[in-house]
Order: sequence, then structure tokens, then C-alpha cells
Amino acid sequence: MLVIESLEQKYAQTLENSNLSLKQRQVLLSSLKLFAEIGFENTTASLIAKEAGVSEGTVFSYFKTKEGILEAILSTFLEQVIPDVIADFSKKKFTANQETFSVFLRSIVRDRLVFIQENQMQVKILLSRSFIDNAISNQLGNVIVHSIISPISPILNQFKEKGLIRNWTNERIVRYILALSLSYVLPMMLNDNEELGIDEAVNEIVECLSFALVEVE
Amino acid sequence: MLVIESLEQKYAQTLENSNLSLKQRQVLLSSLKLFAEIGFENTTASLIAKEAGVSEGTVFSYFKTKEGILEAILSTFLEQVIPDVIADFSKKKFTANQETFSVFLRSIVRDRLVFIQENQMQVKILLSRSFIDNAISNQLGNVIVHSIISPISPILNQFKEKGLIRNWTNERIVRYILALSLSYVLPMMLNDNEELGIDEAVNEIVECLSFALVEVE
Amino acid sequence: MLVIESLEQKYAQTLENSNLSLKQRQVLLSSLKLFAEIGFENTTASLIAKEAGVSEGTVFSYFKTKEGILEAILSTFLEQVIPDVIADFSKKKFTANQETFSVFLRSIVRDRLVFIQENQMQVKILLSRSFIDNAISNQLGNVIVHSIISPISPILNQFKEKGLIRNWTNERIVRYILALSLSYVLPMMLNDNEELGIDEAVNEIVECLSFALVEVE
Amino acid sequence: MLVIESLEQKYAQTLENSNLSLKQRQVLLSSLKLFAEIGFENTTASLIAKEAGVSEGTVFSYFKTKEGILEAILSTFLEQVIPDVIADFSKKKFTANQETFSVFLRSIVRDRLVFIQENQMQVKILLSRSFIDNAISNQLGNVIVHSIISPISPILNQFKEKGLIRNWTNERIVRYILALSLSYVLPMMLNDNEELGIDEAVNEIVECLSFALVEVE
DNA sequence: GATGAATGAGCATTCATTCAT
DNA sequence: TATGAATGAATGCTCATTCAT
Repeated sequence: MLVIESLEQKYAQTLENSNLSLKQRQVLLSSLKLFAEIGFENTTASLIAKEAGVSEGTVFSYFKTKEGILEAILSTFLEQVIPDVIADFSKKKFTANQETFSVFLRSIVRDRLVFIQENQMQVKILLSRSFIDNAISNQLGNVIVHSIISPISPILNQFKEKGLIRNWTNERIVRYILALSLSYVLPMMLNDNEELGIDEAVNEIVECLSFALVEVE
Repeated sequence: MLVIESLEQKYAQTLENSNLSLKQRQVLLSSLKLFAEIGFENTTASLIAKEAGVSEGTVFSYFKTKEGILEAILSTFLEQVIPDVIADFSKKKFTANQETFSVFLRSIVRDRLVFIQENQMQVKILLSRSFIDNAISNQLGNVIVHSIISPISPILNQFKEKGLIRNWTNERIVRYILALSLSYVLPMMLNDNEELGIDEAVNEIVECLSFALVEVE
Repeated sequence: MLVIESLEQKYAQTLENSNLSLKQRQVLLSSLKLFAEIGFENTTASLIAKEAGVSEGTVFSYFKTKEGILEAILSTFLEQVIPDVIADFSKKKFTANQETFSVFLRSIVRDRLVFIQENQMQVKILLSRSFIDNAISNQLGNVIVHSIISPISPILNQFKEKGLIRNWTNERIVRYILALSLSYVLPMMLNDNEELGIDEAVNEIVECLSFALVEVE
Repeated sequence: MLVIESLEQKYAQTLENSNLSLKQRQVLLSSLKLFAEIGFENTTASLIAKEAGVSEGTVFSYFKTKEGILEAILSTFLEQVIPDVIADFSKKKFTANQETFSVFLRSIVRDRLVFIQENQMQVKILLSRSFIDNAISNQLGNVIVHSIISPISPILNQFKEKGLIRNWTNERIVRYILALSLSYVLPMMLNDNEELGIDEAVNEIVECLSFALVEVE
């Protein structure tokens, strides 16, 4: 049971369900790639056209402006792709019964670390756009809060009820999981030197979070 | 004795020690402001000229290209301004003797949180540029590693020697301090809703880090 | 028995006698409307298609170019529609016997004034195109000379033979009728303020032309 | 005492009093020429640049848009050039004493006919734009009413007081003078065949207007 | 050094026209 | 015949950069 975890594949799938033509989908996928690689402002219509193998006219024949292409990509991401991926994630059904908190933590941290690394391109766009476009940063905030926190909440609550972890709000706990994960992944993404392997990163994150979160009796 | 640590003021001071003319310094300061406010790509020579109160020709009379202006700003920042600020920070001489680790933690976390908030603009440029410009992200990485870690290292080492905190590398500890701090500051910077005040943020960060770092005997 | 002399209706009727398909006729009628409303240059193929309820391809499936559509419309107008309208006008059979010259004048001036007002749109195209397209202005000149003058000539000749009006060429007389009529209608068409009603305009025009044309014994 | 009557020369003079550079003035003069010759929409930035002997950038360096260039030209015309010419015209001091009405009429009709013919280009733009741009047609209307009627009014009033011409409003009288003049000039401007010389035209117009306007006792 | 008019390559975008279905 | 996605040349406009003064 191979679960597709690449946002690009997921995005391509999502587009297949749209009424967009093959070439239009190519435009979106190529734009996504270029926006991520060289930034929105440095991506020219002619580059998109070349990358997508279409004419320049086609680039604007559906989404009327470059801004429109970006919005289409990001809104699809925020409204469909990411929630879909979250849904898949939820189905993995981590439970508080089967495992200790550390094991649970290890599984979701590794899960998310791999996910972020596999989707560097998209994460890059979303984060870098957040610095410029307030609407994006707000929407991204919402997605994180509502789509990432909710599936983990039941399990966290179970751990909390059993007195195994601190009674912090789930939002706070997720914030720390995310913050520590990003503190390892972002440098890997942005810098040339990958100092750390993913396994080592997971170990360190889980160790830290365990100390921070696990209630000592 | 409140020391305002504005990177912009610090930058202006640093420029005064250069051999640049007043107008050239104005160009750099105005460019910094505009790059931060509307982004590098959206900043035009004419905007810089207007903001600096000089002619368009002057904008390019010393630093031949726009890219050159950015490089000049960032290199001065990374090579002089930030190290200077770090030096100031070091002089505050937090010691392991005087205080418990939590108190020490609280003081530096609050210190950095305030610093980041006061220099939102510059932090924004550095971070957002890091997503596009590899040179910047590498240099930023270096600055953080070498200039932030070094001044704290002696104190951390003292706490470690006393067995008060875990024997993790200083780099790792600083990574966590930074990651958690940013996890509170960035949302405040980017989103419309400021969910949390700085005091509450400091409390939560210190609480978490204390649990994570403090060695329980 | 009020006969509405809409050039548009007349054009639609004329097209029905052509071998063009319904959709092609729709294209021509919609083009006419748009050319008149927003000008030839500002009328896009997509606008015509939308207005006509056909696809963009259909717009060019018969008349290969946009220029071709305009030519088709204008030539039909100049060769068929306007002569037809003139013929209708002739049938009204104004005669020199039944009435004084002033009454005759009043009837045709009112007739033409109403006609121009009812067909503002088409008149606008023809006139404004004349400023750019030499072929149009020549053709329009011919139509006016040959098709407007001819039906009135017999009556004018009768008045002249009876010594009731000056012995000027019919071309000259028609020129004055047209010039004065347009001097009232065009400002009404182009300016916001309609200074004058049609009745008052007719009175003034007839008064002036009577003084100018009627032979005093 | 040669009175400069060409609107183009007058316009060039007016521009010299502006703070525009030589190249900017060239842009305006070339635009004027092209707008008149091939129409606003068919005039491209590259054509203007070539005609003016400047780069394409220069075309937009002062008046930011093509529309802006047109507005600049037309407003200068309507607000400065035409009123200036009118002022010159007024100085010619036609009087009711020295001459019969026909002689007076002949002098101003010839005057205006020559003027219109010499400035075909500008008249063409103003008239053809009036069909599209409501603001222009209104402004043109105002100019005619206030700037053409006023200088002639005193003389017309003198003639009226002496009972030599009909007691029509000056506006009405000027309307007829203009309408008949245009009825001869426009066909000459727009059509290839110049049927009539200017002298013959003047004769016919004056003859008609005399009959229409001169009071018979 | 400073100026700012001028440059021209480059960009996003439009739109008449084509053509496979 | 009709369609409408695709084309690509052309357009208005921008802007980093130059250079004569």
C-alpha cells in the first residue's frame, strides 16, 4: 500500500480532476517549479512557456495574469492538496495505546520531516510568499492550525488524559514539533551543506521533545 | 538604561565609519528600507532615488548595479552590523553563577525576542532573501552559528560543567532557543492577528526549554 | 402608419436574403453593433463571439479577417442597405404640387433628422471610419451624392421650373440640407447636453433654408 | 506682418514655452502627426519613437501612457493653441461699419476655410476623437461656443442693431457659418477628389448665407 | 561627484488567426 | 460547418543602466 506523499504528484492528481487541458496543467506545474526555483518575480512568461512546452499565449489563456497563476497554484495547495495530504496522514492512525509517547513522536516527526523534504519546492514557495503576501501567510496559518492540529489532537488528548504528557494546549505542542522540525529541515533546504542526516535529526528532535513534553512523576 | 538595538541605527553608524559620501550612505539606507518593505525585485532605482533624496544617476554612481547595492548592504550586515550587535549582546555578560538556568534563559530569550521584533524589517529581508539567494542563506547560517553561538557558549559550558543542563552541543542548544523563539515571533510578524504578547511568549518558551534542557537528578 | 427605419433591422433583412448561415449573420450583426459602440480597433474577436453566441473560430470561418468583416458590413451597407432606405424614402413621393417648398422641406428634413437619430450608431461608424479609411469616405461620398440626391431631384427640379426656388444645382441644395441637419444632430449625438429638441431643430433648419433657397420675386 | 496661422507651428511655439525637453517635444509633434494620419489606435509606440528620432523609452518617459500623450496634445490644443489662434483672429478687427455684411462674411469664411485646410491634421484628430471620447467632444463644443462665437459677436450685434441681418442668436448664426464651411472642407479633406477650389467654395457659402441671413426690407 | 534625460532590452499581456477535432 | 484551445507576433510599458553636462 504505497501512499503517495509528494505534493507535486498530489497536485498533478488534483489537476487531473479539474477541467483544465493538458497544456494548462503543464503551465501550472512548470510555473510551480520555476516559482520555487528562482522566485516569482524572476520567473518570466517566456520561461514558463519554454518549461511547459507551450506558447507564451497559452501561459495566459486561462489564468489571465502571472499573479493569477500563482494564486491558482497556492489556493489549490492550501485548499485541496495539503488538506488531502493531512487526510492521508490522519488515516495512519497513530494511537496512544499501542506505543509510548516517544515512539508516537518519532513516527510523526519522521513522517513530517520526510514529507517536508520531499516537497521542498512547494514549502519554499509557501514560506517565501508568506513574507510578502499577507493573505498567504494567514491562510497558511489557518491550514496549519486546522489541518495539522486536528488529526493529532485525539492522540495527544489520550496521552494527556493518561498523565503521560504535559497538559499544554495541542496548538502549543504542535508549534514545538513544527518549530524543531523546521529548525533541522530549513537549513538543509537552504544551505549547500547538509550537515545532518534525517535519522540523526529525528533522534535529536524526539529526544528534545520527549524531555520537554513527557511528564515526570 | 534601555539600549535600543536598532539594526538600522547600527547600520547607519557603521556606514559613518566608511569612506562613502553622505549621499551614497543615504542610498544604502533608503535601499535597505525599501528592500525590506516591498522586496528587492519591487524596489526600483527611481524609488530609491526619491527616498534618498538624490538623483537616479547617483544611485548607481558608486555601486554599479542594484544587485551591487544589495550585496553591499547584506555583506555589511553580515560582516559588521550583526557581529557588532552580537558583541554588544556578549557584553551583557550573563553568567552561570549569578542565576539559575531558567533565569538566564529568560533573559536571553526576552532579549532576542525584543531584538527581532525591533528589527522585523531587516529580519524579513534576510529570511526572505535566503529562500532565493543561496549565498545569503549560507552566510546567514554562518553568522548564526559563529556569532550567536560563541557569546553564549562560555555560559552554557559553565552550566554544563555544573551538571545543571544536558551535555548537548552548544550549537544544538542554540538551535532550539532560536527555533522556539522564531516559532512565536514569525507568526506575530507575518499574520494579522497577534495572538500572544511577548511576555507570555517568553514564559512559554522558557518553560519548554527548561524542561528540555535542565538535567533532572 | 409609422415606419421604423432602423438601419440595423434593414441590415438584418438584407442579410436574410444572403446565402450566409444564421451564425454568420449573427457575427455580422454583432460586429456592426460592437464596431459602432466601441470602435473597430477596440472590438476583439472574443467580444464578437460572445455577443453573437458563437465560438471564436466561427467569427473567422467565413470572413477570414476582422478587416474582412468590416468590409462586408460596410459594403452591404453602402451597396444595399442605404440604397434600399433611399428607395423607401423616394416612395414617400413628396411632390411640388401638393405643397409649398417650406412644407416639402420640413417633411424631408424631419424625415432625415429622425432617421439619423434612430441610426446614430451606424452613422457614427460611417462618419468616424471616414476619418481614417479613405475608401469608406469616398464610398460614403458617392452614396450621398447619387443615392440621396437622385430621389429628391425631380421635386427640386419641379420647384425650380416653377421659379419657386433658386436655380442652384441639386447637389448644392442637398449639401446645404445635409450640412444644416448634421449641425444640429451631431452635437446632440456627441455631447452630453441635448440643447435642442428635434421639433425646434427642424423649425430652425427650415427657416434658414427657406430664406436661403426660396426665390423672392 | 505675417500672422502664423498653422496650428502645428502654433503648437510647436506653445511647446517651446513649456519645460519639456527637445526630445519630448519631438515625441508630442510626431504623435500628433501619426494620430492624425493613421489614427490613435494604429499608432504604436515604436512608430512614434522612429518618427521622433528617439528611443521607445523616451516616448513614455514623460507622459506615462499613450493615452497620456493624446490627452496632453488635445488639452494643449483646446486650452492654449485654439484660444491663441482665436485671439489672433479677433485682432483682425472686422467691423460692421466699413463693409457690407457680405464682404464681412466673405472675409471670415475665407479666413476660416483657409485655417481649417491648413490644419487638416489637427482638425481630423479633434473631430474623429469626438466620436469616441465624450470629454473631447464636450470640450470642443465649449471651445467653439466660447472662443469662436465671442470674437464675432460684437460685429454681428452691430449688423443686427442696424437691421441689416436677421435677429437670430449669434450661436445660431455661427452654427450655420461653421456647418456650411465644413460641408465644403470636410469632403475636400476626406475624399481624394477635390471637386471645388477654395474661391468657388467661399463664393457659394457667402451667397447662401447672405440669402439666409440678410434682412430684406 | 552628482545629475536626470535618454536608452533599449525585456516584460506581461493581448488578440487576430489557425487548425485538429 | 462549428468549435475553442493554441499560437506567436506585436504592443504598451518598465526600469536598470549610461553618459553628457
